[in-house]
Amino acid sequence: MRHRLKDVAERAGVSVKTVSNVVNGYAHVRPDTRARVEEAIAALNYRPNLSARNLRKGRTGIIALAVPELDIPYFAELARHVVSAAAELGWTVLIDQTGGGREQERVVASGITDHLIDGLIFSPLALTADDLVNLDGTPMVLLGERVDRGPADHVVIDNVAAAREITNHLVGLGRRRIAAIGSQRTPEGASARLRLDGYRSALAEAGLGYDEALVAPAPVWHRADGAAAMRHLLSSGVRPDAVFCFNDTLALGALRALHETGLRVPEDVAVAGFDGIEDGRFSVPTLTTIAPDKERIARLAVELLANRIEGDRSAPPRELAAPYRLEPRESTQGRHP
Amino acid sequence: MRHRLKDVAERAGVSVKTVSNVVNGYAHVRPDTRARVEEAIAALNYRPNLSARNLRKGRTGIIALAVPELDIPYFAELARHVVSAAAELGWTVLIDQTGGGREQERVVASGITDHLIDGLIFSPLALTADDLVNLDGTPMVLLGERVDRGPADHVVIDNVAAAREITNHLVGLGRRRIAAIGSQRTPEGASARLRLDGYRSALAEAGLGYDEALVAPAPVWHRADGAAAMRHLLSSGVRPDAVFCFNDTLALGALRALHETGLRVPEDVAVAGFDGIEDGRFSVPTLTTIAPDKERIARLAVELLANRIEGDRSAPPRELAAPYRLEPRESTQGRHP
DNA sequence: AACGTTGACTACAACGTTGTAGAAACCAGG
DNA sequence: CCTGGTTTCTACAACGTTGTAGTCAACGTT
Repeated sequence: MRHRLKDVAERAGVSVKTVSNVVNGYAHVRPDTRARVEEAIAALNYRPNLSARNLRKGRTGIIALAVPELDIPYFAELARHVVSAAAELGWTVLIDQTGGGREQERVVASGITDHLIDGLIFSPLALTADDLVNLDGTPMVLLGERVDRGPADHVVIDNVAAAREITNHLVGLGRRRIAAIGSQRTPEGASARLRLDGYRSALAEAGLGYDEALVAPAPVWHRADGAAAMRHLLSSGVRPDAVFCFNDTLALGALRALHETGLRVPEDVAVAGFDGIEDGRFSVPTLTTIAPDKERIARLAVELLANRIEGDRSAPPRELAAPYRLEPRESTQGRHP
Repeated sequence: MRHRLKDVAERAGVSVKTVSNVVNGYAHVRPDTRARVEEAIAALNYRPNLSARNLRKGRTGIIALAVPELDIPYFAELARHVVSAAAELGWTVLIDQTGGGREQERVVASGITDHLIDGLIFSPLALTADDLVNLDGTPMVLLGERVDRGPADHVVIDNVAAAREITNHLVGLGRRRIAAIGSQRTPEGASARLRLDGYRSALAEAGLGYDEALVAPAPVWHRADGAAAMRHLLSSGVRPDAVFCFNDTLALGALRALHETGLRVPEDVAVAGFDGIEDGRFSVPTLTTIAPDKERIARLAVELLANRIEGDRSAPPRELAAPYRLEPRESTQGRHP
C-alpha cells in the first residue's frame, strides 16, 4: 500500500541512498539515473515517511502556535497569518488551544515540546516570565505581551502608546467622561494592565482626572462580557460619554448593550476598541479601533523562530515591535465624518 | 539536555525495555523497580521522543483538520470544538488552511497524509467525490457536504431541510419577495446548491414563484461579499422584503448594506443567515439563523475517525447527521417579538 | 604511465522507540 | 525435589530515513 525508499530503489535498480539523494536534491546523480528514480517514485506514488526523517534529522518541520481561544476573532486572524507565513518557509503549523488558564498554559509551554515540534509561537494570557524558565531549550517566540526580561524572543506592539493614542482620539472629539472596559487583576505586563496604563496616561495628559468608577473589569474579553460591563457602567449612574474597550469583541458587546439601552453611538457615547478585527468593519456602527499589523506580527514571529531554530540558541532574547494603526470609524466619528 | 530511555535506564539500573514498560504502563513490573524507574524519569525530566515512537508504532496521535479559512467564524468555532473533542481522546489536532481552492484542497486531501497524521477531518468547499478517490487509505471524515456515494465517512446536516425551514420562517412572517444571497456555480452537492434547493422548495410549497433576479451569487462567503450582493439586489430594483443569506457572515454584510441604505431591519427587509455564529447574538439587530450543533458535529467527526483508525478500514463509509436549530432573533422578528 | 581529483554511487550505522522471544527467578502442587 | 506455570526482566531486531565513509571509474595533469 504505502511504499518506502527500498521499494523505489528496487524498482529503479539503485541503492536506497541514491533514491534518498534524488528525493533530497543531491547534485551528483547522473541524469539518466535520476530519471529512472523519478519514474519509480511517480509510479509507486512514493512519499517520505516524516517520522523516520524526523527521527534521523532531529527536526520535524512542524511549529506550534498556542493561542487562548480559536474563536476569538483576533486569534483566528492571527492564526491565519501565522499559518501562511510558516507555509512560505515550508513549515506546518500545529495549532493548540490553551483556554487561557494558567495551568493549561504551563502545560503547553513545557509539554508541547515533546520532540514533535521544532518551535513554539505562544500567545499567553496568564503566564508570566517566571513560568517560562524551564523550557528544555525548545525555541519559543512570545506574542503580544511584554514579558519583562523574559527568557524568550518576543514580538510586541506598544500597547501603552496605542492605548494612549486611541484615548487621545476620544479626548480630541471633546469627550470628557471616558470609561474603560476590560481591566483585569492580572500580573504586571499583561495586555490589560498596559492598555490601562496608556488610558490613564492619556487622561492625565489631557488634564482629566482618573475615576475608578469609570473602569469596568472583564474577566475574559468576549462579547458577552463587554455587554455586561457596559450595562453595569450605565446602571451605576456614572454616565460616560465615551468608552475605550480593551479589545474589539468587548466593544461589539458594548455597542449591543448601548443599542438596547437606546443610547446613540457616537452621539451619546463614543466607542473605541482594540485589535482591528474584520467584524468591526461591518458592525452597526462600524468600530473605531487600534489595528495591529497582524501579518507583520505573524511574519516577524515566524522569522524569529526560524533564526532560533536554525541559528544560535543561546543568543540573548530579542524583542521586535510590530506597527499598529488607529482606524477611526463610525463608532467615534459618526456616519459622515 | 534531552534525555532518552537509555539515560533513564542507566540511572535506574535496569534495561531500556523495562523503562519503556513503565512508561507504557505494562503490568508486570515489581513495585520497587517501578518506583526506581519513575524516580529516574522525574529526575531527568524524561519525555518520550514521539518521532521515534511513531516510527515504531506506525501511529502519530495527531489528526488533521482541514478547513477553508480559519478566520471565518463558523470554521473557527468548529475548529475549537474539534480540538476539544480530540483532546478528550488524547489526540492532538493539526489545523490546515486550504484557502478553499480546488487545487489546494486536492493537495491537502492527498498530500497531508505524509505519514504524519493518523487521520483527517476535512471540510471541503470545492472538491467533489471524484477528487477524493485516491487516498492511500488514510482515514478521513468529511464535514458539512453531502458528497454522494463518497469514498469516506461524513458528518452532515440536512442543508436542504434547514434552508427550507428558515425560508418558511420568512414566509410565515408574511414576506412575499424573498431574496437569496450566496448562490455559487459549484458542483452538485455543495452547500450553496443544497441551500438554494431548500429555498426553492419552500417557495414552491408556499405558492411563491421562483424569481432568478432575486438570487444573488457570492463567489466567497465573506461579509464584504454579502454587503456587495445586498447592494446589488437593492440597486437592481427588485425590492425584496426579506433575504435568506446562505451563511451568517454574508448576512452580517447584508445588514450593514441595508443600514447604509437607510432601510430598516426587519420592518423593510427581514434578514436570515445560516451557521449560528457567535457574532449574530450581538449584532445590531441580532441575527436570525440556522444553528447547526457544532459541538455534536465535532464529536461525531472525531468518533467516526477514531473508529476508522482503530477499527475496520474497509468497512463501508458511514454518514451521520447532526441536528440544527432555527434561532429566530431580531433581524426577522424585531425587537420585541 | 603514474598521479591526484572529481563524479556517481553504495554499504553501513545510527536516530529512539517498542514487539518478540526468551532467560532467570519465583511460586504452587504433586 | 521436581514439574509447569507465572512473573519479572533483558537482548535483539526492526520501523524508514540520512550522514559518514568509502569504492570504483573516468578524467585531466604532470
